[in-house]
Order: sequence, then C-alpha cells, then structure tokens
Amino acid sequence: MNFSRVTVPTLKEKPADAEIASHELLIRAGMMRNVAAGIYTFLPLGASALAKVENIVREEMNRAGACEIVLPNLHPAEAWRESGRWFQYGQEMMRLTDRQGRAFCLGPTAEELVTLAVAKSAPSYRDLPVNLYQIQTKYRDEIRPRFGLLRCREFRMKDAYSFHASYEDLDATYKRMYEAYVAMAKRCSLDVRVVEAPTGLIGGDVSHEFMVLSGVGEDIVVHCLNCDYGANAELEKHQPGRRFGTDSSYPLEEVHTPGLVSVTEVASFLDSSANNVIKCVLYVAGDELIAAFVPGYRELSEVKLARALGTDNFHPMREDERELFPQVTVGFVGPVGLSGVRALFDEELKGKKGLICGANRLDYHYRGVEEGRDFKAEPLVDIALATDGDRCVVCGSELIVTRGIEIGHIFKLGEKYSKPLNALFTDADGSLKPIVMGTYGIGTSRMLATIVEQHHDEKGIKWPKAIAPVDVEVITLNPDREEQLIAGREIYENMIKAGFSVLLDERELSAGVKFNDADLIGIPVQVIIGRKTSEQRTIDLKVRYTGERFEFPADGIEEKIIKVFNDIC
RNA sequence: CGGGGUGUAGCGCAGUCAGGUCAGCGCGCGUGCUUUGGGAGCACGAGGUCGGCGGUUCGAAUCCGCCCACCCCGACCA
Repeated sequence: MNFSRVTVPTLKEKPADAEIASHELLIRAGMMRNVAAGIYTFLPLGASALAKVENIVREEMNRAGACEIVLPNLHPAEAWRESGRWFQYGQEMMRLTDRQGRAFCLGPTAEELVTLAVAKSAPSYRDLPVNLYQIQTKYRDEIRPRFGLLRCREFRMKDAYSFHASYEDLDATYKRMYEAYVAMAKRCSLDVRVVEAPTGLIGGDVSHEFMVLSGVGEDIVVHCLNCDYGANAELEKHQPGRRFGTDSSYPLEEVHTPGLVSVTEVASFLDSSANNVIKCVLYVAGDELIAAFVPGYRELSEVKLARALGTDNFHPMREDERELFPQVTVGFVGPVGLSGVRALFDEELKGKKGLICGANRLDYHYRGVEEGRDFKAEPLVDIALATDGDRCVVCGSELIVTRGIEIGHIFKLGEKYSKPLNALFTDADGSLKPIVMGTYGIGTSRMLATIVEQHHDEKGIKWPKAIAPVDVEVITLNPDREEQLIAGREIYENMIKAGFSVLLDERELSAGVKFNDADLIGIPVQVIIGRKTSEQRTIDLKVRYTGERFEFPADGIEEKIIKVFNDIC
C-alpha cells in the first residue's frame, strides 16, 4: 500500500461532534467518515482494522464448532409477526415497504430467520446440536445514536444461534461460546469482565454480558474486587448495607419541612444525612399507584422493580397524573400511615430505626421512624442499586460500581422462539419437541471502537498488533533523495514477500507531517528512512505502542523489523 | 418524543443581537521556488445557491414563518 494511493484523509483538528477518543481518532486518522446520524463509512484503513477484528471472531467461532452462514438483511415482516416481535420491537426496528406494499424490516438480529431455516429441515435429535453464525451489518433505529461507533443505527455484529435437543446440551454450547468470547476479547487486547445480565427484548432465562470497563461505557457494572462475581447494575445482588438508619430508638415526631422535597434538602434541614432518609419513588401501573421505598442514599433499579412486580408495564408518575391519585402528597410520601397505594420496600429497610420519611401531609416529615414499630416493610424486596462499598453476596468482599462498554451478550433462550415459530425436532422416542436454543451476539464495529478507547494516547491510536490495519509503516523522509526512495521501496517489497502488510509513506511532505500522521494512524512499527540512511546507512525503527526507538544498519534491516515486530506483545 | 443548541469553502470557526464593500479567518487543497529527523517559508491561485422553501424590505447570511439535517441532556435501548 502506497500512502498516496490509499484514501487516508487525516485531520489535524478534532471534529466538532466527536466526544470520545475512539470517535475522534477514527475520524482524524482517516479510518472512517460520518454519513448520517449513527451511520459511518469505513475507509481503507478502518475497513482493514474491522476485518482483522471480524477474522478473529470468525476463527474463534469456527474453533468452537460453529458454522458461518449469510442471512439476508431484508427480513419479511411475516417471520417477525410469528414470533410476536414485529409488535414488541417497536420503533427501534427499521421498517420499510416494497412496491407491492409488503412489509419488511432491516434485520436488527436474526432469531426468526435462522430458526425458520433450521426448522424447515425438520431435524431429528441426531442432527442436533448445530451452531450457526454470521457476521453482518445490523440495523437498529436507536433513539439517540452517539459516541461514534459505540452506538450506531447501522453497525457490524456477529450473531450466532445454537439449536439443541436438550437443555444440558445448550449448557455445553453456552459454555463454549462463553469461552470463545473471552478468547476473542483477549486476542483483540480487550480486558473483558463477564457479568450477569438482564435479558431484555431477546428474552430467555440466563444471560451474560461481556463488558470492557471504561469511563465512556453506557452500562453500569457492579463487580467484586475479590471474586469473579459481576453483574449489570440493573440486576446485581448485594448484601443489604449497614449504613442505613441508627441503632437506638427515638420517639416518632412530626416536623415542619416547608417546601423540602428532595432527600438531600430534608436531610440537611434536619441536620441528618441521606443515610437516614427513606426515599419514595412513585410509579403508575395501569390504574394502580406504586410506592417504592429505598434508602435515601441509593437509587432504585427499574429492572429489579419490574421483576418484583412481575411486569414491566409501568412508568414513573408524571406531573399530569398527580390528580388521579389524591391519596398521596407528592414530595411528602412516607410509609407511616400510607394507604391506597401498592407499597414495596427495599430489603435494607428491615428493622431500621431513627429514620426520616414523608408524613403524607404537605410540608411535613416524620423523624425517629422505626420499621416494625411505625410501619411494616412488607413486601420486602431487592429493588435498590448497589453503591461502592456494598458487600458481595458470594464472598462478602467489597463491590465496586463502574461503567462498562458491552461488547458481547450471550443468552440461553430455551424455547422462547422455537415454540411460537413451531420449530420442532423429532426426539429419540419419536415425539416432536420444540428445539432448545441459545443466541450469542458480539458487536464487531463496537469492538473496534472499544479497542481504540483502550489503546491510544494524545498523539493518536496505538493499534494492538492483531488489529492494526497494516503491520509496518515505512516512511521515507526525503523521497526526493533517490537512495532513500529506493531503500524504502526495497524494504516495502521485501516485507511484503516476508508476509507482512506494509504502508509506504513516500509523500513529498515535511518530516513532521509524516511522523504525526504515522503516530495518529498507529501502525505498530514505523521504519524511518532519512538523513541517517543517506549519510551513515542506518535506519530507525520506532515501536508505536511503547515509543521505543532502535537504530540498525540498513543492510538486513528486514530481519530487524521482523524481530521488533514479533517482540511486541 | 420533551428540553437545550448548531447549520457560513473539504475541516475548525468569525460575522447574525443594532439589514447596506460581510463573502471572511485559520487549517487543508493547486502551481512555482526555497525547505525536509517531529504538523516549514514566500508568492500566486482555486473553492461557498451563507441548510431548504416562503415572506418582510429599495436591499436579507443577518428580521419573520414553515421545513430539513446534525449535536448535547433526558426518557428509552443489545
């Protein structure tokens, strides 16, 4: 590859809309360009890096016994109507109509299509298990695309689907996929944390997310500092904290708290802290009002609440709904003497004393409140999010709460799709049974961005060897000096022959421009041909990742390049 | 979809409030010469329906209306 013959439009300035490093650098390094909100073109170097990621994914999938297929991106509505998801998926699905008025969508995922494909062969238990995957462009009409490749409307994903005659067999494949995902992340130099995850729209019983811990991640992850326990914050488990309430009893007392609504306001007014205030969050489910009580210093988890309620058909009470529920005084709701609402209590409230809560009367709170004496915390449920310092339910060590980028997600689906789609197999006893399924997704374009998030500095990208768009960049600083140009081209040819991919920068630009472009683009090894080559027949090598520099004689430099390249971890 | 904001040359921006040499700056781009070990210098030059449509006005990038696109916060979501 000759630099001047490849489209690599590098930019000096940060694009106005780039908020995170991967977005900025992939644009500035000339690897991709924005086309519309959440839609990107991959230019040659970006496409090459993406292909590296996808090949690693492909190799690990094949190694794990899966078979690659190619499903269409245009899905007929019919398949999605049968599974019921045509209606569930809502506006996130890109829908379109053909000239005959038939409805289609652009595939956001492909459970329906593979399931139908497999079911059509009416397999017997002897044909199972199978594990099919594809690496495809996916479409989801995200409410708000953002962060460059991290949240797109069109993105690249590997999606796999396994089919089994038994749940035991599903477990075995699930485990292999789990291991394959860990291997993929490792080969991509991504430090991944596997956590228990909510199943969302895909459904199923068991599910794990593969999270790369990062400050720019959109998910909140809770994990143990000591053991392997980790979970999405939406459903983590933690030991009830000991920070809430006091040990000693106080008399129940009503206090005037004019206009004080928030936990912090009330706490500071009463010279107390959020550790003593009962927080009340109001939700509406149909015509029922739900009051969820949690410790004042914690946040409520809507996923946990949904689990406790047995439905996700509820929403936070809106301003305009207040008049529908005159039984509560919004802002001053407390569990003492409350009626006409469905109340739920976080497990941490059990047996606590010396608490503060709303008095169910405008501008008044109670203090000295005691669970058991002044109200009963029933039903007692786990509905609060963890905070730093909570204790692990597995080993009792400290939990920490961090942000994470979800690169992969695997699910045990069971019969969720095979039943409605009537995907059956013939078991050994001759009976027809629904196929047991699993589904496994990993976002390859998101991985690419995540790799850049994890591997960059102020100068640009520092590609890990396995992902770099090319292996070696040869820079001729003075291409008008014939001996330099010849040396550059010779090294280029020899390295290609040796099986490496090479980018040759022989542009007639000043040295600084080429050095800076090289650092921005982040090719692992830079081969620098310049004055030293002309005057003393030596060539400098620079390792982008570490910044190390080496000077070698020009003769036999290829061996040195290969050694330096191989020594990079 | 609610709230906020932005659309002016390939990129980053000024100009808009007080309508009239306001079509401008930096970077980039082209040509020539001098340069070339960390974003070079000089000279000349190309490039813009000022997001779109309509309106007000003698006159609109600037004022008004509608629309579109994009960005941020939120709700939502693998």
